[in-house]
Amino acid sequence: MEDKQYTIKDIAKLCGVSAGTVDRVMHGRSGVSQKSKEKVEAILKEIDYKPNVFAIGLAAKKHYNMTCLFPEFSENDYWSSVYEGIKRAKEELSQYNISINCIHFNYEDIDSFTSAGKQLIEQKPDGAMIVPTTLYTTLQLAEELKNADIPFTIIDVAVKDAGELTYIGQDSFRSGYIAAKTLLRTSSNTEMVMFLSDNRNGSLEIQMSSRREGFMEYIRKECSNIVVHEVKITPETLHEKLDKLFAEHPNVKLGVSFNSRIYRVAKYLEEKGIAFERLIGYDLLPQNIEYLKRGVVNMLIGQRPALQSYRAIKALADFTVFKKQPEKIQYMPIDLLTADNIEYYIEI
Amino acid sequence: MEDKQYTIKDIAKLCGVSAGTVDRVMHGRSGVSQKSKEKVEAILKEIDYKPNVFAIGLAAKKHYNMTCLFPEFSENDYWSSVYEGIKRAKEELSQYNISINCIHFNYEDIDSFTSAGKQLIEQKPDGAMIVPTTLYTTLQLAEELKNADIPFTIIDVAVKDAGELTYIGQDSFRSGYIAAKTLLRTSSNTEMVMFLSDNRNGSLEIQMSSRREGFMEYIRKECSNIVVHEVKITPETLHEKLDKLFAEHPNVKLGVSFNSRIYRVAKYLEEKGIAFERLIGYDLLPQNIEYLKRGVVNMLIGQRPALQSYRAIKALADFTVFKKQPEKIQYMPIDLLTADNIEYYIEI
DNA sequence: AGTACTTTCGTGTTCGATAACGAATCTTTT
DNA sequence: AAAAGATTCGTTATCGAACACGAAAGTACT
Repeated sequence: MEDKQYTIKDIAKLCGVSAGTVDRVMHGRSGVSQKSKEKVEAILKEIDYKPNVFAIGLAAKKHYNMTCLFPEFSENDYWSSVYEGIKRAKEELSQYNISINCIHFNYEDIDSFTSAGKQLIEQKPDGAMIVPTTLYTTLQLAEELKNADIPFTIIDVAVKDAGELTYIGQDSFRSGYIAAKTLLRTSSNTEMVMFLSDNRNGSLEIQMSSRREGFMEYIRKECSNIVVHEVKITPETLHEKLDKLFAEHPNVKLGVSFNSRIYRVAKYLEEKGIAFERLIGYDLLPQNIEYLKRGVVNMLIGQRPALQSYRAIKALADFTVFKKQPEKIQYMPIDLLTADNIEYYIEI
Repeated sequence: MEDKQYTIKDIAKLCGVSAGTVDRVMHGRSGVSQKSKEKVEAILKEIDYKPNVFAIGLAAKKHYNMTCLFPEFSENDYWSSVYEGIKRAKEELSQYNISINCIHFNYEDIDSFTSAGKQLIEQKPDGAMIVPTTLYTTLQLAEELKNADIPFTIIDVAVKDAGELTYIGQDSFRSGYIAAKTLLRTSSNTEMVMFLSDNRNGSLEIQMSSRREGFMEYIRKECSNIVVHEVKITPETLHEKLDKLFAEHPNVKLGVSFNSRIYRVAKYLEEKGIAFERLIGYDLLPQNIEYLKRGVVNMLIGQRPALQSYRAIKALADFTVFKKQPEKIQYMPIDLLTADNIEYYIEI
């Protein structure tokens, strides 16, 4: 039961060597004979040795530094929530000699991501949290991080095999599937519209497309007869494109957006007096919540951005400071918010 | 900016005394002259001294022990979720020389709570997590804990002014209000039924009654014309009481239960072929979820039992080991689960 | 002034992991 | 076989807080 807390000296005694040698073995440092090494490793495997974190922390007079790479933000947008989580982690970790700083990039401009990435590498932090953009540039940065031996966590958008310490975010495919289910399950409509963002450089593509794939999967499986109109919009082209859409298809009453800017569509619909049967979007921006409460938007899918960044930094700290291996993937819940429960929603 | 991490020696130097004296002042130990004390206190106030947690942890060779007092449980009931949270905290905190053990009591039997409380006090733990029963007995135990100088957190049910370190749980009144809103808002029915538990000793009363108060508050404000039938049931009397209810009021189509055993009512309704317009209950027991998916229950209100106990123990550890003052109240979100989103719900 | 006693406070050791230092042992070279 | 060099590994100081120990300073009383 009471598995004794072994110290390094206990182990040394068990092995018939000194504490220094045990330490060398544990850290893979050189200067240990094969024989000693094997003996120590055998004992280490046998007992479940958990080093005293306090002693480690005290001995390592080191000051750790984590850097967060994520899009520049303004008040109340999605990325400001991410920043909230960072602030919380910062406060909590300052006592462990961990400081956190941020580098921002412009989500619309891949070059800014690349140069922000360079800046990140130059800082040589002890850990990094990054929000991906396109697959290629993200993998490129990931490669550089690995070369520089900087552990990193990815949040928000899953990137396959980037060598990250952990991914923290939603299962985008699944959330798209749920969006479709909620939108289409009990509706008799035969057409719907997908509001897509019209990015020149396609930087958001990974996440948006896997949400869309999940969405289409449901359609393929459950209601393959539905007609999907895709409209690519930017803030500038929104009016024109939607005017055209409703001129051509006046009966569309179902809509979904895979980005966080459903409020722009909602604004248009409200202004034009167009009532949708159902309209679903992502993320709990205050503007989105406003339209949800007013009934223009029917459902918002939340993905806990603040929790994501908080967890990401905690995972980095666990790994670098406390030598714990975090879970490879930490999926966030897929929160479904409606006018009913939005008031009582708390992101923890 | 870079506010230097002061050590006790830095402070000693600043004050012109030794580290020992500074330590004595900080811990309020005796043996310090008024003059020295004032000087040290002045400096301490001036700089924002945060002692090194690692050094504290290392120096304190103490082994901490927390005790959790909560109802005995069987597989898949509400309290088993509470236990899950405890297990998680246990794992996480074992490295800090914190061990956790549990004492259970029978929720139906107040005497067992009292004797479990005595046992708890005898153990003299460094912290305790308790689930209240009746107001009187809970306050009694709280008093004893205070006398024994054992910090404690209360979960699940708020108890006013018990002297707890922190309360972690839902705002029951509010959740009752939401239940009413969801049940009654868009319904044209004029009568409904409240399924109440028929406890001899009334041990659950605090929570259930504040949920009910919140529920009635909504009725008073928004639909005072509705007729509420109250039925007090136990597993034994359920059939008889409900038979009687539906004989007298065949048109009841709305129902709410404030405890976690809505599945018993659902089972009855399904067997009798009675279809409710809406049926709302509490807690995500597997049985409840089953009836939610089948459409017999329309909504379940989740209160994150595992997160509650996890947080409660973490708060105790923060306080006793890391000398941090936790928030006095930590409200849990009021999760609203329906057939739509139950599948994607994750309790974090 | 000297003894007895209390108050005040500095010093030294402890906690466990870490890594620099240098001693001891083993290997290679001339 | 001796010297030089390389490998292996034990010893020790360090990190910052805590607290016991006992030294120094202060007070009281004969």
